[in-house]
Amino acid sequence: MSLRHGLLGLLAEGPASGYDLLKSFELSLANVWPATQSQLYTELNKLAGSGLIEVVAEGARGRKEYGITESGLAELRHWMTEVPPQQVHRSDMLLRVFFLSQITGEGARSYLRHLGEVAAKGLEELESMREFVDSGTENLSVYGRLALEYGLRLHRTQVEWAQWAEEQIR
Amino acid sequence: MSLRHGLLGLLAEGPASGYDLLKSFELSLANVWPATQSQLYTELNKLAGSGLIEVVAEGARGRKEYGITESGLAELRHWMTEVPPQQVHRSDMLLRVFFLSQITGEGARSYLRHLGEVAAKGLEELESMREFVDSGTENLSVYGRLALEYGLRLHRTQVEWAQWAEEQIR
DNA sequence: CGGTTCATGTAATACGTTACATGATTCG
DNA sequence: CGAATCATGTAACGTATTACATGAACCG
Repeated sequence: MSLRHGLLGLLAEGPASGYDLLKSFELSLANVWPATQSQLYTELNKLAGSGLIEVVAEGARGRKEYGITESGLAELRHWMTEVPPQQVHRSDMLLRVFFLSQITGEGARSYLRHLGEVAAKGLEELESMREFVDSGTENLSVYGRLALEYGLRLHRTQVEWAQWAEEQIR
Repeated sequence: MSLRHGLLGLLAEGPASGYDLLKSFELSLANVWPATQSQLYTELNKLAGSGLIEVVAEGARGRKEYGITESGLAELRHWMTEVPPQQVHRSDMLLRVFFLSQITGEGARSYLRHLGEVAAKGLEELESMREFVDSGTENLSVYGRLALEYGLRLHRTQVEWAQWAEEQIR
C-alpha cells in the first residue's frame, strides 16, 4: 500500500514522469521502498484513475508528466499523520539464525561472518553516499539525511552484532 | 519463499501439527517471519505435496502431525548454506521520514518522537522476554538468543536515532 | 450442555517480481 | 545509421492478508 504513498511523496515535490520517478526510486528510495518498473507504471495509472494525480504535460516518446492533485496531497498528509506505521519486518537472514543448529558450528560461524561482511560493505556504501551528499553537489533534504543516518546506525549495529554473535558459538 | 523454510526449520526439531506450528510462528518467529493461519495451512499442503514433509500421525479433531522428510532436511540445509540471504527491507516508517517536509515542523518532531516511543516499548518487551528466557523456565536455543539480542540492539539503535533525529529539526 | 480451545480448510483480493513486448529519440 | 537511452505498458506467477466457513473435543 505504500508504493502509492512513495509516488505521492515524490510528486508532492514537483511533477515528474514515470521514468523520472523510477530513477528516484532507484536512487533515493532504493533502501527504503524498492519498486520495479512494472509495478510503478501500473500504480501510476491507478493513482490517475482515482484522481490522486493527473497528467500535467505530455512530451516526446509518449512521455507523460504527472502532477499531484489536491486530493492526492490530502491523501499523502493523511497517511503521514494518521496512519500508524507498520512495524512488520520479515528477515530471512534472521530466520536462518533460528535454525543454525541444523548446520555445523563452523557453518554457523561462517554464516554470521558473512552477515557481518555484507553489513560492513553496505555501511561503506552508505558512508560514501553521505560524503557525496555532504559535498553539496547533490541536494538531499534534511529529512533524507535523517533516513541516511538511520541506515548508517543500523548497519553499524549489524556489523557489531554479527561479530558478537560469531564469538558466542564456541 | 521463506515461510516454507520457516516451517521446515521448525519441523526439523520434531513433528508438529499445523496448529502447533502456528503457535510457534506467533511466539518465537513473530518478529522475524510473521505468517497467517491461512497461509500456513496452504503451505503445509504444498510441502506435503512436494514430499518435503509428510503426515506422520493423525489425532483427534482432524489433527495431522507432520514430520520432515530426508528431502525436506536436504532442502533446509541447502537454503541455510547456499541461498544468499536477501537484504531487501521495506519500511513505511522510513518512507515517511523522506516526506516529513510535507507536514509542519511540529508534526515532524511528533512523528519522530512517536517512533522513539514505539521502539522503546518494543525494547521493553524484548527485555522482559530475555529475562523470561534467562530465568531458565523456557528453553530457547543458543541461536534463538542470538536473534533476540539482534532485536534488542536494533531497538536500542532506533530509540537513540529517533531522539537524535528529533533534535535535528529546529 | 454450552463456551472455549483445538483444528483445518477455501475464496477473494492485494501486492510484488520476472519476463515479455514495443517503439521513439538522441547522440556520436 | 546504429547503439544507448528514454519511455510506457501487459501477462503470468508467486506470496501475503482478510474474511469466510466448519466442526470436533474438552472442561467446567
